[in-house]
Amino acid sequence: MDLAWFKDLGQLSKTGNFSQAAQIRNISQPAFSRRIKALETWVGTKLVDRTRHPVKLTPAGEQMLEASKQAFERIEFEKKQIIEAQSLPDKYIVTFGAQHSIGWRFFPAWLQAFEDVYGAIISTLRADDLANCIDAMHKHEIDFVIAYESAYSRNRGEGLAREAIRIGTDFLIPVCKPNLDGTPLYAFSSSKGSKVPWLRFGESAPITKHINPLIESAGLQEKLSVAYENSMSGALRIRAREGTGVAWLPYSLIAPDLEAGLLVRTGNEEWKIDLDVMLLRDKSHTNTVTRRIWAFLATRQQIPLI
Amino acid sequence: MDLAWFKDLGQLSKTGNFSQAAQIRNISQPAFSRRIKALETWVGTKLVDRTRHPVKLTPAGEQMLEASKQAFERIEFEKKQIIEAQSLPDKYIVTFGAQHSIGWRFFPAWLQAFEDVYGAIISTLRADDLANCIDAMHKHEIDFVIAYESAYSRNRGEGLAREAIRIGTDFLIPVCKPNLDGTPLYAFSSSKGSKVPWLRFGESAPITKHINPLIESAGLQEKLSVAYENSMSGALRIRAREGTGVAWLPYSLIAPDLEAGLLVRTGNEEWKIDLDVMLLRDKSHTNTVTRRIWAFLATRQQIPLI
DNA sequence: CTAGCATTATGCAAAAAATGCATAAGATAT
DNA sequence: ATATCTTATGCATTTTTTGCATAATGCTAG
Repeated sequence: MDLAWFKDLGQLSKTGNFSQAAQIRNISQPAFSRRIKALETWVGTKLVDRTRHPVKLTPAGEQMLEASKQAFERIEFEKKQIIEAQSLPDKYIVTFGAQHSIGWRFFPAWLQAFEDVYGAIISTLRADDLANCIDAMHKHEIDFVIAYESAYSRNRGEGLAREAIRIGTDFLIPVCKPNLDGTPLYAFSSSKGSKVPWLRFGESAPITKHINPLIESAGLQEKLSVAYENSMSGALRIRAREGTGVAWLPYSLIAPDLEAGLLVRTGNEEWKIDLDVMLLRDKSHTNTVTRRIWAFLATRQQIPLI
Repeated sequence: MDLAWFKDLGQLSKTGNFSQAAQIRNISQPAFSRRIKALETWVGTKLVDRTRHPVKLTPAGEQMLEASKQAFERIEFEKKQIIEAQSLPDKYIVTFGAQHSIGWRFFPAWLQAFEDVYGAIISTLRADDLANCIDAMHKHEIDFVIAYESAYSRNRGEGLAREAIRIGTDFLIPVCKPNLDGTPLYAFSSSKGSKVPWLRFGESAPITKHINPLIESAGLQEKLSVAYENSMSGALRIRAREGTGVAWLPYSLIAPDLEAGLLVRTGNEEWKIDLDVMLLRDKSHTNTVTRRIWAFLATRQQIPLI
């Protein structure tokens, strides 16, 4: 069965004349005749009354024509819907995955900045472990993962179809409560035997992977004693402000506290850990919307955050 | 466009394998590949995700397949009617009018069930807007109109010679994709600030008239954010199965998905919208055939659908 | 990471189908 | 009845589709 057959029938119904209908349909009259015949054979009945001029559709012909119009309308409608959905991708929900720490602070600000220059998108955020996020990405449950990277720990996939671009930077610095004169409550220089209390991220916290290498390479184990442990940066921040100890915290998180004098930087200038905020995607799972976003971000390198 | 293309697509969807599907369709694998490609070119989109084995239809592919099934069912139905009418000449042709959504889904099944108990009738279906259908009925162009009714929206005429009997029931329930443990992906209970993505019927869709009153009376606007909008229930169903959000869909449409665990009910038990499928007639326009049908249906109240 | 297996895509010649031309057959009107 | 218009048919040609062989690609197990 061929759509063309029904288009022919429709034209024939309009013109009432094989030759003219054939001309309009851009085929020869014999070919046109044969197509109508093919349709009649397929349906199993005469659809055209040729005994009269101009020829007229039989009741059966009228019914089939009507039905075919409805049927192909249905298909055409769906076709249009699909094409529209593709050209108006704004309806697609882009799913981001991120560790709690990023999702909590970086993501909202970044999304705001991104939408300001790119335009609004419909998005949701799934906050979870980094490992879970990446897993979900490879299961195609989420489109992008936002993760920290440092010189010590890269998230690049091992042969997996994973790509990354940097969408922001941050750094971890050791901070603590200031004395009244603004000097750090815990200055490493003054430590002979006594160790400095350390507010540490839990072993399970992803950020630990970035901090531990520094602690080891700088031999800081000798100078620190764990005073508190929590995997949420917010909790460490509160303890640091209270003066419980020293914590390596993301600058983006504590910038307000530094300005307000609630926290000060301590320790050595070199004990700073540069972090890149990376957007990861699974190359094998893209669509118009996510490709556009990716291309946009890849060409801009970085969007300044407010 | 060729019917064979869609049959191929349907087979491919079933087997998930080009070679096997080709074999079943009695054609070589290269030819099969090219036919699928031809269909994709015609629609203008990739319809099959070949990156995975077994291959799967893309959402667009699913949508097109669904539409094609409905469309060709319509044509086959008409074909059958015509052949039957030929063997029983001079019979009155009963004309039904229905909205597209009913015409595509409910009507064929209902007519089948009706004919099983009543005996074969010769009929045609005119699919159109509800308003147009009713208009046509009062113009005596069609004998019966089939329409949805809910507590929120009755089609009873205002002083017009219009009667109605219920010939079926259905209900709309909110559904979404299940988690691995079978719980709803989007459970309203867990939402404090975050809104649940809503797959909504377009404003123009007739079914919206039944859903909107519930949304308003239950204050659901606060809990829902529109994630996708389409006037075809099939499109919403696909999105729901993908996990894009929550949709209110007719039970008759999604019963198979619920059984297969592709969708689960979510939200409150009370957020269910009962629909009656009503047969309407114009009292001033009857004849022997239509009066008999009416009397038959009126005394039976309801014919169970398969 | 690679070899081996399975699946899909492509080049090309052969087969099938549709088309156009010329013309026959049929219908209409004067 | 015949001139004229319209549709159907035979046949060579063109276009399309198909199958075969094979290349490219994807998946899996060692």
